[in-house]
Amino acid sequence: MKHLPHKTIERLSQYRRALLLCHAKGMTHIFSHEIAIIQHITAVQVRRDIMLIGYTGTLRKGYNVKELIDLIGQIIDSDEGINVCVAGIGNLGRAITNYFSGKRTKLSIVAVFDVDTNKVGRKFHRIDCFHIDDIPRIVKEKKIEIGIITVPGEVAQTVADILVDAGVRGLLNYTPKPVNVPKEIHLEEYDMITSLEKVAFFVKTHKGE
Amino acid sequence: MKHLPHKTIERLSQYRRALLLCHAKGMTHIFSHEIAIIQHITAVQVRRDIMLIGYTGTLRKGYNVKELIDLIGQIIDSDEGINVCVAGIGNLGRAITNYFSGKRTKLSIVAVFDVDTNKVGRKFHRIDCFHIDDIPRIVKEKKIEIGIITVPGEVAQTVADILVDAGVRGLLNYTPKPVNVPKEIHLEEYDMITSLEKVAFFVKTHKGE
DNA sequence: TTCACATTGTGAAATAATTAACATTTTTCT
DNA sequence: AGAAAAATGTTAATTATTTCACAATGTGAA
Repeated sequence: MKHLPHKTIERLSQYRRALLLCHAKGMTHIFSHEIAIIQHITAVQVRRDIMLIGYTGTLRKGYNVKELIDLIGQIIDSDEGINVCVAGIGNLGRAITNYFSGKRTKLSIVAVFDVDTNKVGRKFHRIDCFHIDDIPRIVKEKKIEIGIITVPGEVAQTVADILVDAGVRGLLNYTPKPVNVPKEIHLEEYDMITSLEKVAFFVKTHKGE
Repeated sequence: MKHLPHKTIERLSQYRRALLLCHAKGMTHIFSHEIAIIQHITAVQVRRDIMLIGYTGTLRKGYNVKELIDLIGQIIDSDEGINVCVAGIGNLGRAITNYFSGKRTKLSIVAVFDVDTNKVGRKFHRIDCFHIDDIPRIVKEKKIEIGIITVPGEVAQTVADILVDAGVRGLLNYTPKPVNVPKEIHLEEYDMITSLEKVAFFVKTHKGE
């Protein structure tokens, strides 16, 4: 397989979640337009994404739900699984840890970090909380490959640097402050304030239509 | 002004935040490449975005920080300000409420909603918490135009429907479940699980390079 | 069997976003 | 004064993404 577009990767992740629900309900097959409605996108886009990963549905019956789930898994999951850590266990860090606790088998949050001595040593959703200073040691010990940054914005860069030095290869930054990392580190920035300002802009813009 | 690209709107929001910090530090002017480094994008892109909103910098001195902040405000803010509510005051809802409490003048979170009777009646970051059933009344009373959905995924659609019926015109959905809304409602979906799976994919893909 | 239909798969066209290239302008240096 | 340097502003080219349009094909009804 050549290069899958970023947008396709995102949608595949979403298709899989939708398909897992369908599978749980006992559906064996699904049409492109059914997936499209769930994701509120077009059926063509669904078909094209599925085409890109080389899967082929059955005419008149659509796609085999189970097969498609498995294939998406082969594409986006690692065989061995990936260990993840969360730096900053405030509300946001807890929300994310909570989302993942127990669920995904291929992506596991195996450590959380904070500076607050009331938190260090405790468990959050069954995951041990260590001090930020222990990042280098724990990342190596637990073979952590991805770091999620949920600390206050002011220290986002500092924590990002520590994580990169410790050896993670991907970072997800949920703070409003962009961070700089070496280009070989995959970085996703995920800024909630921007998303709200964007909605506000379009709400304003469409006023009176 | 014709149509600003979605991506430009997002970046303008981010430029403004960066510029506010620069302004606080006493900088009066800034070059496109300085903004670019902060946001880790290219200087051309910064200049193009600024061109699109019709602002013009001074050659050799760059852009006037204060003027640019104000102009971006004129573009993306509403004159009167916009009232926002948060539905679901778990960890994620609290994280978002916390981000906004006090900060932005044009966007104010004026109510939060939950079903938990231990939460209803309390305040979160100085904002009253009401029962989900009160959404129709409170949205009208407080002239709320945007709803942020941070309830569990299973009830995301239900809550979205209530908010839309109550009269909000924009929705921000932070649950992993896509929701359907009438096309006149501006919807942004913001899926954390997808973002993590995307990082994992690229980490896997670039293994051994 | 034959027809109508629903559905997939995909090349080609259209649209959106980014990047390159460069003319222009102001400042500074000599 | 003239040349060099450092920026901006903008057109054009490129790349990425989405949508259109339609051929192909299996299914069920007549």
